[in-house]
Amino acid sequence: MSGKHLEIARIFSQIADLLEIKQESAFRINAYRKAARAMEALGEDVEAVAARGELRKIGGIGESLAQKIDEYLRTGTIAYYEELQKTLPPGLPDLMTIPEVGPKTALLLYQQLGIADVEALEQAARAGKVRGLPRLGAKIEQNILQGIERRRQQAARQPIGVVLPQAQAVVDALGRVSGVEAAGVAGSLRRMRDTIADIDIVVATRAPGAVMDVLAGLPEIGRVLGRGPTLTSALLGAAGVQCDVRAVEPESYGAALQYFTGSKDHNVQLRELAVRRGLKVNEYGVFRVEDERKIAGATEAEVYGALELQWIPPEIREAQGEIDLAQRGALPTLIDLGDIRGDLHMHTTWSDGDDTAEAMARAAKARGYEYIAITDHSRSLKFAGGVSVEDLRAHADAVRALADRVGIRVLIGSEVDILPDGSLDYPDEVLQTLDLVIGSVHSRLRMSQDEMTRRVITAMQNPHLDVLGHPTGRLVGQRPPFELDLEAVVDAARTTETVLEINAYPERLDLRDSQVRLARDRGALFEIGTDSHRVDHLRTMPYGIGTARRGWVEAPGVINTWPLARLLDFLGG
DNA sequence: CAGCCTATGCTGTTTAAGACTCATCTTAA
Repeated sequence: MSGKHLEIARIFSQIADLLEIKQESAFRINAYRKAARAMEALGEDVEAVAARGELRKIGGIGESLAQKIDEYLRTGTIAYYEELQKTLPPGLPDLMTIPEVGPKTALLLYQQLGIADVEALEQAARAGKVRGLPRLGAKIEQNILQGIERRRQQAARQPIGVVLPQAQAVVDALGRVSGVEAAGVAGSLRRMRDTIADIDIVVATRAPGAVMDVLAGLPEIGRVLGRGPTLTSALLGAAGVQCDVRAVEPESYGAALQYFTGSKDHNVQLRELAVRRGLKVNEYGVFRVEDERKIAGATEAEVYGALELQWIPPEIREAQGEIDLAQRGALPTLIDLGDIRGDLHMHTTWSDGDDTAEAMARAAKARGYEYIAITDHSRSLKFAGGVSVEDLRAHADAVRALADRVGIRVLIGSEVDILPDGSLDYPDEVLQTLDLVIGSVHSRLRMSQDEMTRRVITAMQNPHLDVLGHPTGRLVGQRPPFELDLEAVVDAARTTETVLEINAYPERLDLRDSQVRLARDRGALFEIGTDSHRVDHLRTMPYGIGTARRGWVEAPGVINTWPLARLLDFLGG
């Protein structure tokens, strides 16, 4: 696929933001947002669809937007967007990524102070000029500056959900290049960290020069920063993530993969161990010090084996005790994607999802799942189409019917709001009719730690609550976790038999790796759910698995690896 | 702007509270 659908998605999204600042019709704005999502989710090449004249068959694309897509594919620009940029500076939508700044404030800042980008906003805020504007005082000015600072600190790292598909595309493309014997992702991406600073790719080949030549011309590769005989650095994708591709001899592939996967601390410990054994490890192999003879290097298993270690899964190569355990052959058997029998967190058109419950069920069945749970939002979450008690009852019947049609067990669930006082958003007599209740905090995020901890634990004490959903509320790179005494929550999870979620959706990954480890060490049970809002979000499960593995979680500790009967017994008990 | 179903133009997702400033915008998926 050419990637043009993503460029179009970005433009439509920009248009929507600009129209919002201009206070155009909300429906028009929404039409552009919806079209942007449709472009992102497009399963095939937009140019192919356009060539068949079938753009308007895409949901949310009508006459006007089809024409604009066509125009973009023909000319590389959209005149309407160009015109719009003449009436408002194109940097304004970016202002709205700063907390406290929405469409109204962005317009105000522009009209009153001529502010058109984040840098100008920062200068004005530092100079105390923002607080003079109507409705804006010293406090908001302070919040804006803090928001900008936070953004700056995180700008260097991108969410794994953005980076991994790009890296995989490069690896796949390299795999098709002649002369390439193997190619793989290394670095923090392979260790499945939640954010990624740069991409490391290792290629095994006997013709590095030729491979580097082909590489530079691949469509997946953006601007090339530099290249030598065995190393090419380039920028990838809209975010411009740096990608280093290294070519090595096949005899050194395992050693190179090991070296570039890291982590640095892990590698340091590994080398210290090697030295104690009269060995030396580098990116080319494992060598005996006495005669410089190479004893391993082609595969990672060989490298670890030469050091008399079990092969260590990349996700736990963080110098957290894994090398000791590998020496004793006592590494945990980490959970694997194949252990997952079902996805227990997803939304449908009944609340804020894009696809019907039946479509989700069919897609889940196609993934080989034995069961799923439909968990739409509860009634208070109005802006996400929260489900009324009446509708929830109707959905239960619909779920039973569709489960029969599709041939997969579908649990009737809900993602119920945990209200500020810790009560749940449906009365107990409604909750008890559900197979699965996930409780989540979606409002009043800025409570003190004491208040929030009390709120969450109160909710967990409700016997109907099965799972605590995205426990800390963080959004990767966008919003910090809310204040929460996690140790107290984990202990409460044990006493109340509440399962903790590892939310797999890559913008969340919540609990995060270190918190998973803490909870796991204290004996908590987990559920790994994608929080899907569309059929194609179901594929984000590997990010949750990666996070669980980083937290040393084994399959028995995750309820959605259990056979259905055991799961139902647990939920019912 | 799409979709509707059909000809021409109208409807359509939706709330509530918190924060900060003093009437309104932002924030929660």
